[in-house]
Amino acid sequence: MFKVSRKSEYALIAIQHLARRARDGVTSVAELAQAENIPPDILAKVLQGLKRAGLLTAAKGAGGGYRLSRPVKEIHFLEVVRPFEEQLCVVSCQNDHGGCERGGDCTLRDPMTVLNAYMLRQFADLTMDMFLSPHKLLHGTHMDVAIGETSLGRLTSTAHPAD
Amino acid sequence: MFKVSRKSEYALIAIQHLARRARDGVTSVAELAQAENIPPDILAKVLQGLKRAGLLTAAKGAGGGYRLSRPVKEIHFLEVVRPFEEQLCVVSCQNDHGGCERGGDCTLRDPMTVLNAYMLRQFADLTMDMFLSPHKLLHGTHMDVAIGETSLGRLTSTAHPAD
DNA sequence: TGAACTCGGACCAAATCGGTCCTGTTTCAA
DNA sequence: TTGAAACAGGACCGATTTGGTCCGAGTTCA
Ligand code: SF4
Ligand code: SF4
Repeated sequence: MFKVSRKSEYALIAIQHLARRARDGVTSVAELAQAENIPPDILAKVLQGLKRAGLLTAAKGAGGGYRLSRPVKEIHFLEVVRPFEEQLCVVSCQNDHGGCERGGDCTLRDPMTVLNAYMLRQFADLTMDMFLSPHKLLHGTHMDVAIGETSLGRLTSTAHPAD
Repeated sequence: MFKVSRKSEYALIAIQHLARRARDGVTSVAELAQAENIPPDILAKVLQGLKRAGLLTAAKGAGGGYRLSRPVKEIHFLEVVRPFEEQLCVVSCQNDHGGCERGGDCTLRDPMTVLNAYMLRQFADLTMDMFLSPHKLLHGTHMDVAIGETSLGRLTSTAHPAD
């Protein structure tokens, strides 16, 4: 239920790649596609999308290519993914355009609204530098405790690292 | 990217409905379909799936129908949804069967594994009684702090409520 | 017996998705 | 000046998934 689209994966990989090569130059689509083993045509679309989102800067002409327009630490996960995920919501009715035919009498709507807000908040804090080293992803956020413990309820009493 | 399927929504609604009518009797598909305005045929499939998952008990024959086989507080969100979501993972490679062609050299795999584990943990604690009153969903779990604060990073230093 | 149920496979149309192709347009460099 | 290199983006296509329908078979109670 929460699988990201293939384009989103390509986008994340591309950001990773460009972040690692923090050289002053730019990287072309063909170059990046070959290095990461991604179909060039579709990667072109993905990079276009990222550029439109303001994450990349394009240099046309010979010797051109793409470049991160921001330090990787300031690029958020949701920004990278959003251009390729038409709806970032748990249920259709959360989306702006239209929604669902069953309007107010849906008993699922309110709980789902809460869930939706919760999930977006979880992802809002993720920055792409965490994806360069899973270590950061684990310990740079609250995820360490979330994964390590059986329940977040214990988090409140985690202050003491007794045995 | 994390929208649940329509069948899952029907399943959640059905559980809600059956939980509210905690009468000793059973509810037939037709009855439930009409009450909740769901296509009867597809609702039948959904209830079958829930029964196979052990959440419902079926009574065949005239006057038959479905009944919750457990108190609603002991039914978890993931249990309800799982029969209708083929993959509960962020990326294909997390799934058991097959996965992705790009094996170990994918720089996205490790971070995604962490994300996946994190998300599953978040949902693991949700029980269906929370869906009956959004109030519970907000305050019965850690979601209150998650939604209320600007970042969960503050959670670790929340022990002292000093301004 | 027969009506009211559950059970479950077969089937279908629409939407989505991943991917390809093909035609501009811009820019730099020989 | 010329042309190759690169981005820009629309059109298209096949495979998969999804939501939904239909129908026949078993089961139980009145
Ligand atoms: S109104 Fe109810 S059925 Fe419709 S999309 Fe929202 S939660 Fe789902
Ligand atoms: S291996 Fe990489 S590209 Fe393949 S599904 Fe996993 S994260 Fe995505």
